[in-house]
Amino acid sequence: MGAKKKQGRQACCLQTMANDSSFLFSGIRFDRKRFGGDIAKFEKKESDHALNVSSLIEVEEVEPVGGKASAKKRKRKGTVSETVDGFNVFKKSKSAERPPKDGDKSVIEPVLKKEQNRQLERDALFRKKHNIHVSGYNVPSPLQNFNELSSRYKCEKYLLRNLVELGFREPTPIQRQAIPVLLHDRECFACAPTGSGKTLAFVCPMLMKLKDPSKNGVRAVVLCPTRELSSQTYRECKKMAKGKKFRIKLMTKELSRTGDFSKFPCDILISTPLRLRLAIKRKKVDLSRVEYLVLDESDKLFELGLFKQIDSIIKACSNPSIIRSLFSATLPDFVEDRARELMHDAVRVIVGRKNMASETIKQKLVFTGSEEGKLIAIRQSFAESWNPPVLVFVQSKERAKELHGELAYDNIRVDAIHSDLSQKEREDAVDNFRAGKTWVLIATDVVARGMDFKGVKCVINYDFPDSASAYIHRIGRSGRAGRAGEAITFYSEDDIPFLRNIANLMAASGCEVPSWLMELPKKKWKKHRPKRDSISTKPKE
DNA sequence: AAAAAAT
Repeated sequence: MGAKKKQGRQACCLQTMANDSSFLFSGIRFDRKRFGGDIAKFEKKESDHALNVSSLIEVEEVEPVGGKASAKKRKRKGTVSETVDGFNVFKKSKSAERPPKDGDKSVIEPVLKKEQNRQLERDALFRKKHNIHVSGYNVPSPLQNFNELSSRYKCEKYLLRNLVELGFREPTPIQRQAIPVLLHDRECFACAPTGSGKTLAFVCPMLMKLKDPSKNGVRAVVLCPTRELSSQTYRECKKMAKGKKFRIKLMTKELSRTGDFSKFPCDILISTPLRLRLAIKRKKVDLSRVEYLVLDESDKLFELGLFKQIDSIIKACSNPSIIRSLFSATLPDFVEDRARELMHDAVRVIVGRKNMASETIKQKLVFTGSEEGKLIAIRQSFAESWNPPVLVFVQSKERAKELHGELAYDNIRVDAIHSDLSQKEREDAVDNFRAGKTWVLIATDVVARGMDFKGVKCVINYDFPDSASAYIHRIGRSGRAGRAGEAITFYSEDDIPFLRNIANLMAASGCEVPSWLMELPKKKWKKHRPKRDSISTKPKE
């Protein structure tokens, strides 16, 4: 009995590994005699899904390396850490722990088997071509094009029409893989660079899954870390749903206070965590029928402080068949750990490498000596290459106000955004920046994530970012959708200890980094960032 | 450590 259990688990591991493209070609020995029963059972189950091809069978076919060698190989190969991580995901996953039982002795048709193998091989090559890394058991084939949405998944006309009208021609890598995963009702955590189309990757399957508007209460929830981002996601969502009468609602202050969702039918609800939690507490919204939950910028949402709120929302979504998904450009290990506790049978989709800056951004470092030097440097930078609209990030609200005051005298249209402003002022700041009325927007990290300011060509980190992920997200406001972007990061004496972290990111995303930088000692981000001198040059009274 | 997230 015990032996049988062990066999099963082993089969399961192999399967997980075989799903990763790197494993398909590195080869794993699979003892068909021992696990034959398992395979047969899997194959039978999978034949119900026309598009899901069992990977177990594949394993036997590609078999040049000895069984023990495969473990060693795993340690050596570059892509491996991901695979090993991915494997761990399923070690904890309950359904993956439940391997098929012995006993089914049915024989598989050799022809079918061959075809399945070919499909798997095609998928692996295709993923490799688009730099998509997956782990998880039985990952659905990636999309070749958007037309497959209708040929494979019977997507309705309105959605295809909207895709064309909005200018989506070719799916991006994250869309190619995450959309089929979600359409197969699989939970998913996805990591892809900034500006690579993550929003569409979860909105599109969401609309397809919901099919039609209904009066069954809230059926889909999207959570975002800031109001600006939720309102942006709301707009994208409405654009994609054009032609269908879905009731899509943005959780505004008003709605969270007085809105009674049992009275307004609502299919899709987009909110920040606290507002939604407030509505739940006041029993204004019932999430027990939610079929689809998206945590956008999930690593931010999983940060301490926000996590507690998320947790209560996740619990309120009590529908057992709910499909949850996590999206972000950065996916630290602690988020994956928490995600594992949360999700079952999830597929992990990574485009490029985890926690990487977008490769379309030209990144520069500028030494400014002291705080005062920064003000000179930013003016100089404007004089040298005036490339508006420019987004300037500072460390705190106070500093945003100060810098705003300084630059306001310079005859440039400058504005600031931070959380001390009223909702209206924040909205106006974003709208004016988008409309080109504001040339330079000074911001705290409130708009560092997810915001899509299409025209932004240049991001200036006036204050050094607080973390690698803050850097990645900030500079990711430029260079979106494959366009070129520029990022300039100022650093003063005080920032030098943390410079190496940024240098590494720059080098990893293909930017030239002076060699002395790479020789700096490695140092972890400090909790206590240096206290910065005031920006203001005006004499103090 | 700051920012954001409710009123």
